[in-house]
Formats: sequence, C-alpha cells, structure tokens
Amino acid sequence: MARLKSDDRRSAILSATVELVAQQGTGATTASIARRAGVAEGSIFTYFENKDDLLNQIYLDLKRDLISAILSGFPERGDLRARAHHVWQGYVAWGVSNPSKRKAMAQLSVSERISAGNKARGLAMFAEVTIILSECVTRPAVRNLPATYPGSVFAAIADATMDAIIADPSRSAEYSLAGFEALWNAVHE
Amino acid sequence: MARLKSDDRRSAILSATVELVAQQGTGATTASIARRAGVAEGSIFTYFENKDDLLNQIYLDLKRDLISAILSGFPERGDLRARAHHVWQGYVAWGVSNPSKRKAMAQLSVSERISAGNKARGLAMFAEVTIILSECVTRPAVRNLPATYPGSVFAAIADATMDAIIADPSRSAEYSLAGFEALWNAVHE
Amino acid sequence: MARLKSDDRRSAILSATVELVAQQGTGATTASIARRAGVAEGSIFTYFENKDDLLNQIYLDLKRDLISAILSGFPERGDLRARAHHVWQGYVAWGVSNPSKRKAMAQLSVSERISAGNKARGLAMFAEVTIILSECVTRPAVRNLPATYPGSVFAAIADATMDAIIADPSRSAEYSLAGFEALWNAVHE
Amino acid sequence: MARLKSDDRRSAILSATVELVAQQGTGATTASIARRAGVAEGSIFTYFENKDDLLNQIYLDLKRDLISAILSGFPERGDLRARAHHVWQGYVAWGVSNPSKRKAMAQLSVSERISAGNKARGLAMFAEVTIILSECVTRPAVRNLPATYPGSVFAAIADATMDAIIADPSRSAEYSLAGFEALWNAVHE
DNA sequence: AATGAATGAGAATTCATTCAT
DNA sequence: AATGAATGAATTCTCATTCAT
Repeated sequence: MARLKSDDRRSAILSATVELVAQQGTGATTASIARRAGVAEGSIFTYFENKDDLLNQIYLDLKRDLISAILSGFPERGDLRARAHHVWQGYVAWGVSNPSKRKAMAQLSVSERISAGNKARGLAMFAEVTIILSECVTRPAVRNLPATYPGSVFAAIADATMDAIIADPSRSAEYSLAGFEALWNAVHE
Repeated sequence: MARLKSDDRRSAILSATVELVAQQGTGATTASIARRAGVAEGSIFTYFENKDDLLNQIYLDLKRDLISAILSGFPERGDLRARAHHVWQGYVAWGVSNPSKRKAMAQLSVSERISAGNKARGLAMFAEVTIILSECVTRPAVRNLPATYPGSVFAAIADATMDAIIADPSRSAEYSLAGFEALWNAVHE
Repeated sequence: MARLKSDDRRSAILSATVELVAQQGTGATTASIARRAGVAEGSIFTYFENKDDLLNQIYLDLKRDLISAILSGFPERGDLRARAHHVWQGYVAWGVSNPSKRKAMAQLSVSERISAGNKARGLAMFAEVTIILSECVTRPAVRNLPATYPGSVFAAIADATMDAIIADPSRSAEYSLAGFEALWNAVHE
Repeated sequence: MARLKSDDRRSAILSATVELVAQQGTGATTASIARRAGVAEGSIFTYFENKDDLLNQIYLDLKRDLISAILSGFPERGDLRARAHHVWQGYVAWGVSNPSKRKAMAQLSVSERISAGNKARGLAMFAEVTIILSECVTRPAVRNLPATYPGSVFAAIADATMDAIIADPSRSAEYSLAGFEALWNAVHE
C-alpha cells in the first residue's frame, strides 16, 4: 500500500494558507504556501483542485470553526441577555486568540475568488445566530431593519472591540464587557 | 474621442481604478484600468510611479472625499446629537450614493499594498470626527475604551445601515434614523 | 477486480497505451494510461524504464504485430501477383480491424521519441516485404528508385484504401480490390 | 505613436515554430520558439492568443502555402496529364525545397491540437486539386472509390518520391518523373 | 506627452518519476 | 511486487513596467 493522503499534510497546507492570506491577502502564492506548509508545491494540487478551491475550502472551514466556537456551550435556557452574551464572548475570544484566522476571513469575505454559492453557504451557517440576535432587538425603530442587521452590527462592534483588546490585552475583560454593553444598548431599550 | 487634458486623464485613471478595484479588488490589472479610463497602458505610469502608488493615492483620495462629505456644512454650534447626526448623515449619504467608492475603500483597507504611513495618514484625517464622536460617549464603560473605538463602532453600524438601505432604497430615511438611534444608544445613556 | 498476473499487467499497460496514443498522441499521460490499464501509476515503471521506453516498445510491438499479420500464410510458391496480393490483404485487414493500432503507429512514426535505432529496426523487419514488393516492379523508371520505394507506395495506397473502407465498410472487398489494382499498375506494366 | 505590431516579428515567430515543430513535434516549448525567433516569450502571446492558436495558424498557413505553390501557373487549358503533372511538380518541388514545412505539416496533421474546423478548412482548400486529380482516374475500379481517394494516393506517392529525392538529390528529376509515372498508371489506364 | 508593443520575472498547474508503505 | 501520494522541474501564460516611435 502506498502512503495514504494524510490529514496532517492537508491541514498543514490549510493553516499555512490561513497564515499567509491573513498577511498578504489572496495574492499569497502557492509557492509560499507550500514552503510554509513544508510540502512540495505539487502537493497542494493533490489535496486541492486549484488555488481557488483551496481558498474556498479555507473560507468554509473558518466559518465552521467560528460558528462552532460561538455555539459551543450555548445556554439554550438562559435569558436573552445571557444568550447574546455567550455568542459575544465566543466571537470575541475566537477573534482575539486566532488573529490570523480573523484576518484571513476578512480578506476572503471581500474576495471575488469565493464563489457566490459558498458565500451564501457561509451566511447560512449563521442563521441560528441571526435569530438569537434578532430576539434581543427591542428598540422599535431597529426592529424594522432587515433580519441580518443585528448580526452585522454585532460583528462590527465585536470587531472594533477585538481591535481594542489586541492593542491592550491587559484590559481584555473590561473591554469585552464595555463592548457588549454598547451592543446591548444599541438594540435593546 | 476628444483628446483629454492632463488633469482629465489623471482623474479618468483614478476613477477607472476605483470602479475596477470595487469590482475585482486590487488584482484589477493596469491594462483593464487603462482600457476603462480610455488611455494608453503606458499613460498610467506617467501619472503614477507604479501600481502601488496609484492604489495608495486612491486610498487617500477616497478618505479625503469621504471626510469632506462628512464635514461639509458641519454645525459647529449645534448640540452633540445634532453634530453626531450630521456626521452620520454625511457618511451614510456618501456610501449610498457612491457604492463603488465605498467598496473600493473596503478593499483597500484590508490590502497589504497600502503603506503603513498612508494607513496612518488616512486615520489621522478622521481625528476631528473621532473627537466629535468621542464627545457623544457618556456610557462609563465605553468611555474607557480607546479613543478610536467610537469611530469604529460608528463606521460599523453605518455600514450595516447602508447595506440595508441599498437592499431597499425606498426606506432609506427610516433606516438611516433607526441606525442612528442604535448608534446613539450604543454610546450614550 | 481480480488480481492480474505480471504478464497480464504488462500487456494491459501496453494496450492501454496503444489506445490512448491512438486518441491523443504521445502526449497521453502516464496517469491516464495507468487508469485505463487498471494498474497503479507506479506499476508502469516496474515494467518499463520510463515513458519513452514504453513508447518504443509499443512501436516495435506494433511493427512486429503487423509484419506477422502480413506474412502469416504467405504463399512462398505463388506467382508474383498472388504474393503481393497476400501482403496487401494482410495489411489492409490488419489496419481495418485494428484501427487503434494503426493510428498509434501513425503517431509513433512521426514522433521524435522513437529512437533512430528503433526506427531502423522497425524498417528492417519489413526487409522481406520490401523484397517481395520490389520484385513486382517492372516499370523501368520505377525500378531505378530506391529499394524502399515500392514499400512506401504500397503503404501509402493501402492507407488511402483503408480510409475508404472505414468510411464505407459495406464496400470493403470492392475497395480493397480497386486499391490493389491501382498499386499493381503503379509499379507493374 | 508606439511601436506597431510588426509583420516581421510575427513571421519570425511563425517560422521558428515551423522549424521546431518539424524537429520536435507540437511539444516544442514556447520558450524555445521565442528563443529561436529572437523575441521575448511574452511576445508570442501578443501575436497569438495561446499556443494552440499559434499551431492552428501555422497549420492553415502551411496549407495555404502549399496550395499556392501547387496552383501557381496552373495550365487551365493543358491536357489532363499536363495538368496533373503540374500539380505533381508543384507538390514535389515544395516538399523538397521546404523540408521543415513538410515535416511540420505532417506533425500537425496527426495532432489533436488542430481544431476539427481547421482540419476541415485545410481539406477544403484542396477541393480544386481533388477535382483535377479525379479527372485523371480512368481505371473503372478506382473510379468507384471516394472522391478524396486520388488525392490521398497522389500525396502518398509524392511523399515517397520526395523521400527518395532527399536521399539522393542528384537524381531529383529522374525520380520525380518515375514517381509521376507510377501515380499516373495507378489511376489511368 | 501619448501610445501600445516588448519584455521577462513570476504565477499556477501538470506530469513523469520516485519512494514510503 | 503493487500502490498511489509526494516531488519538483518544466510548461504555459499573465501582467506590471519599459521604451521605441
């Protein structure tokens, strides 16, 4: 029997790509990815059809990774605020402890190399989160906005908060709380 | 086609670039930019040192364009809320009526091709806006966050709001108001 | 799939190669050959030193196959015309019933990958046929041409005839006869 | 005004390709073609969309070149034999004095890189020649073969004749005559 | 100054061959 | 011996930049 396709090798390629896309965008070359992953350039193409395929898989992987970070341990029975706070914490913690994943996802989200289908798929994964956040909206004006709005505001405030935490990690807990309070009051009266 | 004067040529290149970067990111080729601008490929390099230079100029131009849209007619003597609302309106109106500029700026903001110096310069242009928005922050927890925080939250909520407006322009005014209310309550108690 | 014995494996590779070279020329990949032969890619290289070696063996095999088809049952004691006709029939029948072999041989004959030595060896196999055909030449002008000439003319007219037969198999016998008559008169007066 | 696309450069690429395809088949690399043509590799792609396009143009060019060599000075009013002989002479002279063109055409004719459309177009150029040669066929059996048959036989005998001439150029005239006699008797009684 | 062809470094991808299993 | 993943040299093609006109 020959060497079997190895998950190690595959994930070495994936994480090298995340790292490099975070730093350089989707222009990161397959040569640099291979070098960083410690594999031959050709090996990328035994695991992925082409570079776009690789990027699309990364995109979905990151989305999956994030959603599972957010929803793990979700308090189905908690009150609204507790549930929203769980999501908040999950997101912020993920972003702060995985800066490359976060940057890579930002790059891929504005890239035209991610297929429309996969962008839709990525969005769909967050359907549950969208609902959870929508339930927190009590300000009448804000209720009239589209269903995706709370999620966008959430992501946006969380991103700003993560930047603050990354700039001064020692105040991590304090900033996170403040950010959540801002978010909560933005949508809840 | 009438012969363009130098200035016209230069701005034709600039706006072609905005358009194409909005659509395709910084990977838009100089050939396609020249074609769209109606100039020869080589002409790009008589007006800009190289492609990175062109992108950096665009970046600064867009920032300048936006800041002037935001600050024009600014009510120096208005109350806090009126001043913040002026900024909000300026930003939202600019983004909604210049979708390409907005998209191009989003692309350039995550691009590694914009020099650190210019990113700093871009931020600096918003110093005044940063101050204005900081003055709106009365929630104690939020006050402890870095000075740039309110601006980020502002931009983030505004972006989400613009997406909503673009999806349903008929409710433009209503959405803008709701967005502003969310923002105001995020930072103001 | 039942496990193949070595010889079977080897000939599976050979005939897969014939098939694919017929279709795609010598550019047919070793991967596609292995797939078609139902063996692993690596196995090709336990039976053949490299791809060129494989192609060269095919070339000689095809020549051998053809010559034996032509000479089997050869009427040593027949008159000139009968003997030439036997050769003709053997060639035409072989080509018509083995279209892939015929096409593969055409590809290999113009390929720079067949070594000069093997091309010479291929020619040498037809020495006897060359002599047989030379004996048919009675036109004085044609007698002065090189010894290989009748063979070339033979092959050429036979090829044209096979194309005609393949286009309309129902007239196979008629076309074959006509072709032979043309050939005979080309060289015999 | 910039440098204009130059016919010289274009034909340098074309003839370098003919030369190399003659020697190495369609596998000749664009790098080697550029080197031989004395241009940069990229220049190939300003004159030809891609390598297949280049090969297809060569194919048509060669066919055009050959047909014009064959038909130039064609004796519209000559008798059958004179007309056929003109065609014969044109073909043989072209092949003998342009060995690379002849070999390149042979390579391209069996290549799967020439589009079906262009192969058809190439054939169509010889429609007139096909008719001329058909008119020479008086042997009843041969008359029943497809219309393209005389042309194939013609080409085939001519090719064999050219090989003989190339092997011994001093007997060029003699061989050409002999070849034509063989051809004539093959089809004419 | 404007033009657009020329350039060639660099990119993604292929594929014959090797080699760990 | 058989397997098929791993390798990396080689290939085609792109594109920012230069430069002859």
